[in-house]
Amino acid sequence: MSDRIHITTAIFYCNGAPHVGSAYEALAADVFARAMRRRHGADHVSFLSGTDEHGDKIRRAALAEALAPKAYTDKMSALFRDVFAGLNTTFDYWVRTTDAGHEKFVQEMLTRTNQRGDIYFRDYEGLYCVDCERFYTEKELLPGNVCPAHNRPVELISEGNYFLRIDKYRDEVRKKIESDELRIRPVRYKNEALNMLAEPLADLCISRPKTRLDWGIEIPFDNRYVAYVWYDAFWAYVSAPAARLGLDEFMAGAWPHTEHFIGKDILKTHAVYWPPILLAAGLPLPRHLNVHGWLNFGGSRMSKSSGNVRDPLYYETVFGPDVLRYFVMREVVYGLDGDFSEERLIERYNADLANDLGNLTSRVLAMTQRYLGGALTACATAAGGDDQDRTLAQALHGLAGRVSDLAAELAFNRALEAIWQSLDAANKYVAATAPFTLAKDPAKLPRVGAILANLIEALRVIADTLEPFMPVTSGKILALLNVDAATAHQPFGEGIKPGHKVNPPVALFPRIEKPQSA
RNA sequence: GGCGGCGUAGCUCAGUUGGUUAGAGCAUGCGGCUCAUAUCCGCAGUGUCGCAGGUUCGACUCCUGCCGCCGCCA
Repeated sequence: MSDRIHITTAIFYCNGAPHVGSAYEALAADVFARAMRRRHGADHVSFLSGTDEHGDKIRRAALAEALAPKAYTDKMSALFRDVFAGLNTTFDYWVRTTDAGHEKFVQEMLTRTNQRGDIYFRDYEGLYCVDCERFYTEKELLPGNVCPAHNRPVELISEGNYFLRIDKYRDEVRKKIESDELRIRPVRYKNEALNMLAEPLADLCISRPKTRLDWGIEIPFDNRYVAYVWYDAFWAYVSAPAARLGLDEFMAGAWPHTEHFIGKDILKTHAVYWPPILLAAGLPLPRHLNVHGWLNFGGSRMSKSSGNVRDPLYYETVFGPDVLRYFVMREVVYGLDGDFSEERLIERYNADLANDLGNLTSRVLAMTQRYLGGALTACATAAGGDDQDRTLAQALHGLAGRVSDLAAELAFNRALEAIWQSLDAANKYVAATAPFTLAKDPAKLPRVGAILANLIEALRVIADTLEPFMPVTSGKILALLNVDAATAHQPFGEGIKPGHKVNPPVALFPRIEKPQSA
C-alpha cells in the first residue's frame, strides 16, 4: 500500500478574521504534517488548507464593508494565509474556492454526479434561515418559527432546487465508519457520527437559485442556479491536487489516505454529507476524520462578542515564535476542549521553555565554551560509560520513535511530555556528574569532555525531535550546535564527533517576570 | 425524552484486563549545588478517588440508584 498521505485543515469560511481557534487547528495539522514528513519522507506528504469564499454570509460581510464579494475575499483569504504563514505552517496547497480551477472542478463533479444519476430536481417549500443558509423543519425551530442558532425568525420559501440522494449511501457510510475503514478519532466522535447515521436522512439540497443568491459556482446544467456553499467547499480538499496530478492518479494514490483535521462543530457535515457526495461522484472516501474540540478562553467560549479574541500573531510577536504552538500542543488533549489563557501560557513558558529547554541549552553551551574552548574533545558514551551515562543514554534512546508514534496517534501533549522527560534526564545528569566541579581538577578534563559530549548529543537529539512542535526553536538550537541536517537526524551517540565546534549560548526564552500588580 | 461522556492532591490532569503504602506536572515549604536565563537537583507533603448502596477475599477501577457539569441526537 502506498504510504502517501494527504493532510487537510478545514477550509476556513473567511467572513471574519482568523482567531486563536483557527490557529489551533492549523497548528495541530501542521505538527502532524511535519511529523509525517519525518516519518514517511517529505515527498509522500501533501498538506492542504484554504478559504471557503462563497455563500450569503460572505456576500453580506462584503456588503458591510462596501466591497464586491471577490474584493472582500481577496483581502480575507490573504489575511488567513499570512497569519498561518506567520505561524510557520507548511501548506503545500492554499486553495480558494473562488479560484478558477476550483470552480471548474466543482462543475466537473456536478456534471459527473448528475450523469451518474444521483441528482434530481424538485420543488421545495420550507422554512429557511438566511444566517444558517439552510432549511429547517418546524420541530427543529423554537416557538414562533425562530432559528435556534441565530434566534431570529426563519422565512417560508418556496422554490425548485437540485437535490443529491444521500440516504441511498447511508448504510454504506455507516458500515465504513463502523469498521474504521473511515476512521473517526477520538472514538467518542465515531459514536456520535454513527448515531447521526442511525435514522433515515433527508436528501441534501445542493443548489441555490440565483434570484436569491448569485455569489457561488454556477450549476453547469442549469444556469439559473449556483451550488450550495458546503457542496462547493468540500471539493477544495480535492480540486488542487487533482489539477496538479490528475484526478485519477490522486484518487488512486494519496486521497484514500487523507487525514482531515476538523472541529467538532463540523463533524456532521464531514461524517454524514461528505462521504455520500464522494460516493455519488464514484470516488473513494478519505481515511481519517481527526476531530478536535474547542479552545476556550479563561473558561468561556472564545468569541468575537465576548471580546477575548486576539490575533494569533500577537503571541508570535510578544512571546516569540513557537510559543503559541508549544502551548496549545502541550496543554490541549487533541479531541477534547482545551483552555487557553495568557496566564497559563506564561506559566508554561517559564517552567518549560525558559527553565527547562532554554536553560539546559544555555548551561551546556556555556560549559563547553568555558572548559573545552567550544570544541568537543570526546565521543558521546552511548554504548559504554558509567551508570550515569547509561541512564542518560537510555532516556534518549528511541526518543524520536516514541515521539513519532505519539504524534501519529494525535497525542501531541504526550509526545511533548516524552521530550521533556529527556530534558529532565539531561538536567539530572548534569547534577549527578557535576562537570563544573570536575573541571577544577585538570586531570579530570577528559571526563568533563565526555560528559559534555553526552549533553551536546542529548541536546541535538532533543532539538531534532522537537522540530514538528517547535520548528524555529529546533533550528536555532541545531544552529547553536553547528550541525547540518544529516547529522541532526542521527541516533543518540552517532552524531557529533570530537573536534566539532559549537557556538556560545544565547537566551532562547528569556524568563518572563510576572507583572507586579499593585 | 434517547444515546454518550465527565466528576481523583490548591490548580491541570494520568490511572492499563479490579490486587500490596492512589501517581505526574505546576504552585507551596525545607535542604543542596553554582555550569546556567535567581536557573538546576533532592526531600516533604496534603487527597473519605462526586454521593449512597451492591458484587468480591479485595474496587478509583465492575453493577444499581442519586446529585452536579457537558456533548450529540430528537
